[in-house]
Amino acid sequence: MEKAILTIKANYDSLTKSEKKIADFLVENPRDILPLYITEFAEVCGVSEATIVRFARKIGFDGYQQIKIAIAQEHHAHPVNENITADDSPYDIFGKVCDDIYCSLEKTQKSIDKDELTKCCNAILKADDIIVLGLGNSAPIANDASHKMLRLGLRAHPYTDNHMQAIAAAHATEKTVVIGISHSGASKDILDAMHAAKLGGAFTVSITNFQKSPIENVSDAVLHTVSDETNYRILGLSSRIAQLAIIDTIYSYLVCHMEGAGDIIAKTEAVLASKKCADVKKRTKRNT
Amino acid sequence: MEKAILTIKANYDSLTKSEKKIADFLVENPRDILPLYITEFAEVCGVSEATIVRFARKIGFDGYQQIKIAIAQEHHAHPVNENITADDSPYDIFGKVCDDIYCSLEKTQKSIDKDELTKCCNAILKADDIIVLGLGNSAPIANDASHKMLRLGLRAHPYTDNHMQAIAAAHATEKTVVIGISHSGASKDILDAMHAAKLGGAFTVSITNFQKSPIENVSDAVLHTVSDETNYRILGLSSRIAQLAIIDTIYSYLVCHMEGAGDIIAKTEAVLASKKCADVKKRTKRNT
DNA sequence: TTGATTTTTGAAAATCATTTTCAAAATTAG
DNA sequence: CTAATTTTGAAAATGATTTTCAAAAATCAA
Repeated sequence: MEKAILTIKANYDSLTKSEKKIADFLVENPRDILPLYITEFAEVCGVSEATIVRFARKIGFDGYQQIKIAIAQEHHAHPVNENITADDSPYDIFGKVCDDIYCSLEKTQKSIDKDELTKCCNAILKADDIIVLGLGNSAPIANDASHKMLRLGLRAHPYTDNHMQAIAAAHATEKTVVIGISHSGASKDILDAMHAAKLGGAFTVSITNFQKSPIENVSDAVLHTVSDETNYRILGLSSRIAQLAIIDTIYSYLVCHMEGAGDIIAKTEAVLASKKCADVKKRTKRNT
Repeated sequence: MEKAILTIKANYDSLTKSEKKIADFLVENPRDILPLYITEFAEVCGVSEATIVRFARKIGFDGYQQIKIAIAQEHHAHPVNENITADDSPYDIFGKVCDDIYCSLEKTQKSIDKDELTKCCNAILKADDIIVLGLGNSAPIANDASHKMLRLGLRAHPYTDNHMQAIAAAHATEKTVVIGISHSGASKDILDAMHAAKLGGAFTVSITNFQKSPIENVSDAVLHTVSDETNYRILGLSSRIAQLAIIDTIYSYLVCHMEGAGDIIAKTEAVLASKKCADVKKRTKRNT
């Protein structure tokens, strides 16, 4: 993703002054090149056409057309906020739901803090036990997260009941990582539990959709999702997907960095095989 | 999404014979136009350049370049199967996870059966009660689905315990819709429960990732997700997102077609407001 | 600093892609 | 079957892109 723009950034230092003008423009407003002819684009950048062609070649494209096509492919405009109406067929709705998800993931990718993410992954990797908290809409996310970690043999537990959350948090130690999932970042019970866990010395991580929400005060690392749901779609449909993408990221990181992850996964798969129909066991080792 | 190609399909009948040649080519292999000059494209389609320009205008573009840019934006190539390695930073992994999700959603959108989806939405809309079944990896999805429906005031219940599933299914009636979620489509307990529910006369829906899996034999409607996870990523990371997209589609459809959905949602929001921190209640009515 | 060398740059020319024109071919209507 | 209309592509015209080349700028050596 973003191959052309990434290449431009990667080779930025080897560019000449005029070429940097072009690079700056493209990195800032990649989409603006799309409707322009080379002549117009040259004028906008304040360089000659020849320089643009040389620039395109340097970045690895055949010419102006090719770089434009590449940028068009990377910076496809996903229709934003196309509201779902009663006239839409279920299939139409599916398309719009997907568009919302694309939108949300792209924005989350742009805004997520790389260092917080890294901090978080490493804390989990080193933790003795992991507590995942979520209520209501976020409860399934908490379950999903801990389920994945459990499959890797980690001591991960979901708590989706505010009493249990309080109890679990009260017994957290310095070796505990607590992951609090809250779309609004303001669920009282989650905040209380996170606070209690911090008192016990735990490392606390929050996954939330709102900047400067109360949960940040009790979090050692904050992972922000971004989504702009409108109207009745207040349920955080697409922000929830972004939360899952974060969970998957952590899971994948763990798989890559845990010793013997392959064997552990195989073990999990093996015990689950007996839960499936006989004729399918052979066909696939995939589960549930 | 897919605006250009959609417009082509919509106006197909008003196209001339030569123009249809172009339309056919584009609908079949939209991406193939990208590296071609109008001359080459004309040859590939077996028409003259003039016809192509006329075609572009007819569809609503200024010319060949513009239609090409539009198609490039729609048919962006998301990198497929870029494997995650130990060298990737968590941020890199996030990008790859997102790519997998894009891929999976696009493929699911292409392959999902519109009629099954519609059948399914309408059955749920008319149901007296809805039972959602999932185990392991699919349990959180089942919880999420029933949670959403519950917020709309529907009698929806998740069962993620094989005994409870059996009991719930045994009491299903003609007015019951049972939604079985299984990545492999082969979970024994889910199959048993679906079968029992069918005997009771229930309408059964399955959400699964595999074609021709056993669950289809006990399903009145089958909704297929598509994903190609590789290596250790066998856990159905991205197929699960596609499952959620289906859930969101059903939810959105229900919101649009249920009487008084707005009021019902408001009621749900109202009761949840007290679960949040005081200072946030004003800022946002969003929850959890 | 100065002059020599190399690199960078844009104006203009050359090339090539796109668009327009127009007459022939095909289709449709009468 | 003929006339009117539509569709089509070859060729011309246009104009976008690329190349060339000499001037300008930057770098280097003394």
